[in-house]
Amino acid sequence: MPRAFLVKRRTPPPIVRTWDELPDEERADTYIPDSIDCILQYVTEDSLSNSSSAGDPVGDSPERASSDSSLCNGSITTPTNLHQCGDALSPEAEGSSQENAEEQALDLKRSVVRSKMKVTTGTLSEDIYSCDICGKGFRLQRMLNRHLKCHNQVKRHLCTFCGKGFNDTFDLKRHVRTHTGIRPYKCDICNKAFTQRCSLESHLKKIHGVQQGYAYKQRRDKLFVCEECGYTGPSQEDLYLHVYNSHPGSAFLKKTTKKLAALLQHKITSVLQVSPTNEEEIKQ
DNA sequence: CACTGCAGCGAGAAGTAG
DNA sequence: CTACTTCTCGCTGCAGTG
Repeated sequence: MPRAFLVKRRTPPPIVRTWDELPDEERADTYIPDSIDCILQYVTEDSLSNSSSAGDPVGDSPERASSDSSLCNGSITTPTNLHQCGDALSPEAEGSSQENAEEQALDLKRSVVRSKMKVTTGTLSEDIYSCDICGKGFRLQRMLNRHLKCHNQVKRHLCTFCGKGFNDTFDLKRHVRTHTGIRPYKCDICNKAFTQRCSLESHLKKIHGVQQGYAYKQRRDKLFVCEECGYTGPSQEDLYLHVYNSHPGSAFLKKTTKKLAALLQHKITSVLQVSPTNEEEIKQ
C-alpha cells in the first residue's frame, strides 16, 4: 500500500496511542513515524519523571516485569508437583488444596521469575529435561533452552518505540503493532480490525456467533503482513513483491531467505526482461 | 459484566551450521 | 544428515474500558 494512503498525524503524542480515534477499518492504514527520535526522547524524559504510573510502557520495563507481582494466579505449578508426578495438575486437585497451593505459591514467589505457567497435559516420557530455576520439566532439550530464556532478566528484543524488552521476536513484532496501529486481522462482517488473530476469532464468536472450523491448536492459513503499512498477502512471495515495490529500503528484503530471494529474483527478472534497464536496478 | 487489547509461553515449522 | 537456532503460531489469562 503506497505511503500516500497513510494518514499522517501532526505531532502525535508518542506513547499515547492516538490511532484509537481511527475507525477500525482504517487502522491498518495508520501513519507509521519515519523517525522515532522524538519518541525515544519522549520516553527518556517521561520515564525519568513518571516511571511508576500504571500503563507506562517504560515503567513496565523488563526489570519490572521480571519482578511482576502477579505471581499467584491460580495456575501455578510448583517444582514439587512436577517432580512428583509427570502428569498435569487437574483443576480439581488445585481446588481441593487451595490453602496449600497458596502457601506453595508464596514460596515460589521467592524463586520463580514469573509464574504464569501452565502444566502440559499428558504423560511425560522418562527423559525429562528440568529447569533448575523453576523445576519445570520438558521432553525436549530445545524446549528447555527456549524456556530458560523466560528466566533471563536481559531481554534480547527491545521495542524501538518504548524500550520494552521481549524474549521473543514474534512477541516484539506483535507488540510493535500496538505502536504502529497495524491490525492485520479484519472481521469480514463488520470490518473491525485486530492486532491478533485470537482477538478476531474471539470477536467473531462472541459478536457474530461465527465458530471457527479449526481443531484445537490447528494452524490457520498463514497471513503475510507487511509491518511497514499493514498490507496483507496470501503468500510470502506476494508479500515480498509488495515490499519490493512499495518499501524498497525495508529490512524485510534483507532478511528474506536466500531460497525465496533467488526464486523471486528469477521471477522479477523474467517479468522485467522486457525492459533490461530495470534488470540492472534489481541486481543492485 | 462483556468485550477487547495485550503479553507470556509452550510448541511446531522452517532455516542454518557443522 | 543431524543438531541446533530462529521464526511463527495458538492458547491462555490479566487488565482496561464502556
